[in-house]
Amino acid sequence: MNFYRIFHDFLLTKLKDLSSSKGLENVDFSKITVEPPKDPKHGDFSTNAALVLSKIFQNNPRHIAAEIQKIIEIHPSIEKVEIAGPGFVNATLKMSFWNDQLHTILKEKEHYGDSAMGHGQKINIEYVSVNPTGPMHAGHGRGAVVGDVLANIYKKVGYNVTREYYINDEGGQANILARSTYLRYLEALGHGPIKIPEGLYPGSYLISVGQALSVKYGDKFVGKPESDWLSPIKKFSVEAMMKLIRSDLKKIGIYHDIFTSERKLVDNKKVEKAINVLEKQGLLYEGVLNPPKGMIPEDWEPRPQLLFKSTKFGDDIDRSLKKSDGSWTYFAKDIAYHFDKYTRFGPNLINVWGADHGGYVKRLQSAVKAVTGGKAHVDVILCQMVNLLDKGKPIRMSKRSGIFITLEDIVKKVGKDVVRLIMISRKNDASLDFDFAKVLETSHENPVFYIQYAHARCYSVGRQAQETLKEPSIDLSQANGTLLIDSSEIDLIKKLTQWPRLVEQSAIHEEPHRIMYYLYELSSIFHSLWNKGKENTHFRFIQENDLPNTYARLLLVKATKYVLRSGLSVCGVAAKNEM
RNA sequence: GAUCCCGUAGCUCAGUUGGAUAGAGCGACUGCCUCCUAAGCAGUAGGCCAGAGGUUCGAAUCCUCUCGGGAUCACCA
Repeated sequence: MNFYRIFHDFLLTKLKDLSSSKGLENVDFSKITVEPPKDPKHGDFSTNAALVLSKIFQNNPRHIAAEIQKIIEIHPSIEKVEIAGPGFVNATLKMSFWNDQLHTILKEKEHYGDSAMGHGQKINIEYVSVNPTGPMHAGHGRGAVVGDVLANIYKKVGYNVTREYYINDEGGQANILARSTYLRYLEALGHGPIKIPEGLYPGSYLISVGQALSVKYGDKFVGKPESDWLSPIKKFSVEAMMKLIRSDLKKIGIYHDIFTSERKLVDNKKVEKAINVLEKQGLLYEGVLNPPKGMIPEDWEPRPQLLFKSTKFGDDIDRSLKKSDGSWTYFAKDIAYHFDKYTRFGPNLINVWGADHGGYVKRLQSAVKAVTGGKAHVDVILCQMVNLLDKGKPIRMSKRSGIFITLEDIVKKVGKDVVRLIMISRKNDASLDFDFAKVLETSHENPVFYIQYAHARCYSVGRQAQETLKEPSIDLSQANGTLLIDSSEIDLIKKLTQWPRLVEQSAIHEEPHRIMYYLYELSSIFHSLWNKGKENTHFRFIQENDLPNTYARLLLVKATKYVLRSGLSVCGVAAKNEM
């Protein structure tokens, strides 16, 4: 449990009692926080209660702070309480409290940091959703990992998470795929050599699909009009591509709960259903859009079309729902898809997209607002580009030159763990450099190595202790953590106990990168402590002639190991016992 | 022309939904292995938080504008 909540709840209970005893009801305590102070020297937690209440009561904050100080001092875990600055109340906790926390970690193991914050609410996270037209590349990989880690985080803080993939198997791109595969099919039957024209997919990964088609259908479709073969070949090709993508995903440890087909959505008339909901609200009309200022597309032609009044819900212009050929636009189908997700999962929807879809966010959010009567909100997490580098030099990729690095190539080269951790090593809205040379370095410049090394060292201490103490399994349940009095040990304890709060914050802000930074910092504190034992034997974890201290330190090391494991498992990265 | 994102040490980046003296790593310089993995650690130096206004007890953080970099811009997905 996030320990700040213990004191937050305690403070609020006391404040409510106090205010009702003075005949004050409905006082707004919602702005009161109990948080770590920015500078740890100021104490273990800090509350702004006096500053918040001084506004409400029009009273001197220092005066109120003195009252708060009295309240907090009552709590048995409190060492001391001080008033600072404009009216912050800072508290320091007793060593016995930290000892209890260490034993909590020991009991909860990798589950330390689990939380009930989500109250089992349903939440749907849609990520990857790559067009089934080819293998995944680095950028897709980033969205995939960010979505997956985010899902892990939500699960850890008590949400009922569904991981979903939306298959774009009905639309122009799927048709292009089918036409491309058709040519490979002809090629497989000896009608070659085939030149893939501009606009179709030239990738060699379609050759085997063409061969499979030739085996399945023989020459049935040779020389036949497109209307004969488009549908079956499209279905076959999409399935083949999805198999390819699933295999890519498997290689980085990603498994979705649900794959939703766009085609089925259309076949089941869900688009009409969703559009009707908008129609009934009078949000549709026939109109002509103006071309964007400053850049008029070459083939622009003003045409009357079915439009949705998305401007009413915050969008910049109204949006088209039907193409010139009368079929639904991607947007129309997407409205149906999100309406469908809402009916299946309720209001908590998250999409993880590439930043190149940024211009699409407003229209989707306005549509979701409209079609669910304002009940649902879709959070869109945009991931910026991934720049592939080698020793600092960009790797130029172009389909024409044939240099095209797939996600599979990357995983083959550096491994799943490296891919996963590096992909969350930046905020999603900043672009990310992925340098093959750097991510394989075995130095503290490489967070993957550095964090796993810390875990390996924890494991190594445990192994060493068993040998030295000649105890095959060491029972730490009676270990006395209050013996850990050195500042470097205490720093580590305090970092460990930050973990539950950090997971919650990562969920609230939807920022997986915080997990990685935390693990890096935790590792750094541990490495530092380790090295202290190198410089001064007094600080070594195992002291043969001082068992109580040894047990206390083993408790600390084991707790560190569990928190590292807990964090790495959220990231989907293996915790190594040896490097 | 419009929308969205970014701008923090020489370089790459953190900065806890507005808090106290802005932090890491790299690079540079100085140290630490007879000792649980030196694949590590300790220390020194380095800042007008792009700029200008505003909001308030208080701003790197929120608002407006300007400058610089990126992405996107009817019917594609």
